Amino acid sequence: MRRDTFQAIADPTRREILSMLAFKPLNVNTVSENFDVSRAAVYKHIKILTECGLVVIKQQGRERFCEAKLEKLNEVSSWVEQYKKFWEAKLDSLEDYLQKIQSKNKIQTKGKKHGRKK
Amino acid sequence: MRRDTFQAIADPTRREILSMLAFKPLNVNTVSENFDVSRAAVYKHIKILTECGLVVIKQQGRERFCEAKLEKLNEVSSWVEQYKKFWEAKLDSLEDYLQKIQSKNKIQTKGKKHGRKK
DNA sequence: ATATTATGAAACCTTATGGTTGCAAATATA
DNA sequence: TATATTTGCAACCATAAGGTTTCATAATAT
Repeated sequence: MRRDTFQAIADPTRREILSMLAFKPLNVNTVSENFDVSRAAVYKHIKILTECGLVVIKQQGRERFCEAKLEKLNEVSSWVEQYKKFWEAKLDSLEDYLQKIQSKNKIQTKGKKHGRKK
Repeated sequence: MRRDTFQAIADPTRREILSMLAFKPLNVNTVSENFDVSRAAVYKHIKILTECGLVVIKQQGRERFCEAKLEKLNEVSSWVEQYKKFWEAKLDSLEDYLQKIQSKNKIQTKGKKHGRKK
């Protein structure tokens, strides 16, 4: 199954888990106590978070402490950042930008099914 | 069903659609021609994107042009930004930050199932 | 030694997701 | 007018996702 940062943070429960762990590492039970769903459900979320590197688990006796690796969010951050100019720039300068960028636009605009020339 | 920006960008095809539309509005067929899946599948993705405001559709004759509303990504941006200090700050200043933040930490740490006092 | 706690994982269920094909309607073109 | 194109949507399908209960195991506490 697909398992990447974007998908991991798509679930609101997982985002909450991350925000909880941002403050300090917590063991699995403590995390689950802060949610209405079962421990098993929370455990599954934590597992997904570990599978894509957003959480690392460290055993300590019978407990396992979950630690957030928020630097993994960098992937999301840089993806979003590239579009920030589209909503932060003034409209006129944005238009300039768009005109420049369109000259190197590589998107195929016609022809997949009917091979028509534009 | 849940329909929010985080979920919308969780799918790689939808992220590609957005990056395509960032350059200029395209009609539904043109977008779908750039993917291997069927037009109907791409249409569904576009529909999801419109449902959460990341894309707006403007009719023009029989064609419908899809326009990216990238400012909607602001929601994702600000969520990620709040954690940026965790991977950008130097470690020692981060520790200072963590100590400050822990004093106002409201996370319940015990007691959901057994009501034990810490 | 026995009971309790913390955890991982299996089995199962329901719904969401992402895909397909096919058809109908509206617009554009020969 | 007859044909092409562009689109939306329905019906259907397989699998993923998110949840549950239950059980086994290892570590700790009594």
